[in-house]
Amino acid sequence: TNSGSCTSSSATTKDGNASKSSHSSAPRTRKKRCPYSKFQIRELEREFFFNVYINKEKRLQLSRMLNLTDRQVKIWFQNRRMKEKKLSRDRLQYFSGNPLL
Amino acid sequence: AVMILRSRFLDARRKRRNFSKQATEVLNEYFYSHLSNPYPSEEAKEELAKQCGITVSQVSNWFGNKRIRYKKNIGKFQEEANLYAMKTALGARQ
DNA sequence: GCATGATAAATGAC
DNA sequence: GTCATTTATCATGC
Repeated sequence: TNSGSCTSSSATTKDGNASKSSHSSAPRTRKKRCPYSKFQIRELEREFFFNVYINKEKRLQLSRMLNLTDRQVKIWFQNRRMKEKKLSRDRLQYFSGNPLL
Repeated sequence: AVMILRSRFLDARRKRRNFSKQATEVLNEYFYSHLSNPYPSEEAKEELAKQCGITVSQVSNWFGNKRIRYKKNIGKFQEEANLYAMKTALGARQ
């Protein structure tokens, strides 16, 4: 349902030049948050189901398939693990003070 | 039975309900009395959550939203800021 | 129609 | 790696 804006290339303009020299500035514009497509989410979730921790090889493979950067996949898994932890906490709290009506 | 509870849990997470007037009052009092550093500690969050009858996560969400929205439009919150500044000033006088 | 709470990308401290 | 956070986006209330 989502396509066109964030998919494909995009990603950073930090490549190329740089490293050093060109002094100062470099206010490094924070990358704009772009929601992932349903397809991307499905594939990420599928892999997450098998391994909560993804290894480097699968990460590179996934990133190519989904047209995301290696870093984006890594970050996604980090955030996903945090989400899982929060879900566990919320579940516990929700069903705790609950006499299972 | 389990399925019902599970779906009810999922619904409860997605449905949004506004906090009570008193809860918002408490949160705003803390926010505007710590405007220079509106980052409550974990202990402070727990205390606020207790007072407001909400979870610690909800307190974190509220402060996250409040900080960014205040920063983005200070003018819009000026009246509110004055109100709570006045309130805490009066409270400290007694 | 915006206000508001929750969630999803992205960053940075540690 | 975790984890609090920033920021934009989503979903709902009214």
